[in-house]
Amino acid sequence: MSILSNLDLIRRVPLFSTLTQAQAESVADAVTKKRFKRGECIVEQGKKSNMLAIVLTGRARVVTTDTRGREVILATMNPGDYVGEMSLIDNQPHSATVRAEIQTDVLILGRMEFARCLPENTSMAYAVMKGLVQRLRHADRKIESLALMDVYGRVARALLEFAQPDKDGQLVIRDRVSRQDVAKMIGASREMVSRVMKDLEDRGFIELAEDGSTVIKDRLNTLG
Amino acid sequence: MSILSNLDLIRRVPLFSTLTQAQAESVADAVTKKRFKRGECIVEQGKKSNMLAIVLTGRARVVTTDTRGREVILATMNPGDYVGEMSLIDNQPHSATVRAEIQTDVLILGRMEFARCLPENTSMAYAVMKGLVQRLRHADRKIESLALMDVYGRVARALLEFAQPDKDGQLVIRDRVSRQDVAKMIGASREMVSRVMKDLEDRGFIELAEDGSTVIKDRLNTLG
DNA sequence: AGAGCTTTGTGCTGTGCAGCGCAGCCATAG
DNA sequence: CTATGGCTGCGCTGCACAGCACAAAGCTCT
Repeated sequence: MSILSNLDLIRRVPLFSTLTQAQAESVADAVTKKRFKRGECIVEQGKKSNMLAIVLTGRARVVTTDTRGREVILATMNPGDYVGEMSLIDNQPHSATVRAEIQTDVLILGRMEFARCLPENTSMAYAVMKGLVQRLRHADRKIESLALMDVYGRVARALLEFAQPDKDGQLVIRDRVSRQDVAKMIGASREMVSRVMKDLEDRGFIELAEDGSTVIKDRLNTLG
Repeated sequence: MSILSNLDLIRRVPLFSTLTQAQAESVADAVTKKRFKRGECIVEQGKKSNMLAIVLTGRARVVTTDTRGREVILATMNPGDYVGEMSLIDNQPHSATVRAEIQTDVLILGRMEFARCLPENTSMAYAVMKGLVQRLRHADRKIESLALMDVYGRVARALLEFAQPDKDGQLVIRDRVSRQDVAKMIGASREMVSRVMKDLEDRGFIELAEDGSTVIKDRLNTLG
């Protein structure tokens, strides 16, 4: 574990950035830190955990599974992101499972503390709303692509979504993304994603480097 | 138009149910009523309208359109539902178009008034959050079905979603839903929805009455 | 350094589903 | 009553995609 105090940790979380010193200290007392190993569930679909879980380090993925065990990846949570607030807000069971993708440290805030924070601090309530709106926009875009686009278009969109401009202004995907995971994100088969990405490379839309990073050419926008 | 005053109207909107008398009166002064004819846009994708629109009577549909003009129906708004709050919260353009399906009366609340209501009335902020969470859950379910289920399953789910129990405890869809619209909601072709529904009827999963209503048999749950 | 897992490339086959084209069929309007 | 336009039901064709089966690589843990 790190040597940082709870208060230090809280000060690094965007969600809490507008808390007064007194509020932050109060939250710091209420909060616990928990470490999840790769593959462990942070929250489970269908259950209530009555807590807000804020990712400090590592990465987690939000998934739903159907009866036959097939999986959809709804979102990926990175440091600063949080889960569980939906369940806290409407008091319903979690609608998805969140699983640690790699070793992940999480800050846990109980229902009571969360409920106390919201009315006490308007801008935190505002931040929570903004977060929900952002996710909703993202979900709507995803529905649109699933309903209207073919696998080519969806792969292209997914790649553009991961990509970030590097120093040369070029769009690059740093971390290696497995084709298997891309498939689960866009609702396609692993094999098809493989074929499509190979084709995109052949046609010069993307370039795969040896270190695992992917360079996105501007022309890809045509497809996404 | 109706003879009800703005204040009377506001008192009928769930979102405003927790306002004090003084707050409600203040909102009543700020609010305007507007009538949209069938097919007119209440809000337009890509634009900002800086207002909250609350459906009083009629029905509206939330849609996105791709470059080729194909449409997805993201949601249907009934009296009491509202749109535009996402744009007010994160100050971004609307991510979808809302079009009146039939003649629809709407109550309009400006950005300023909305922004003033939220901090003044915690339980209204809470209601807005709950609304967002509900939509997000719905969207996630939709993504799941688009990614994992075939058209059969998606039609079944859509039917179950529309259905409401009648006096005999039987699941029934009162209003006639066009197969065309079902198709746009589940991302399938009109023809396929036709074929699937015919098949569901042949196999006794649903019963179509002459008056346009649809009776859902319990067994349909097996597919959805 | 192996053992063993997870991730990939690729060919092949079967099929779910879209997308014509057309012919009925209500509605609402004039 | 006759148009005009939106909803349907079908049959047919072709293609996009899933899913299997296998052979190769990479990773990770002990």
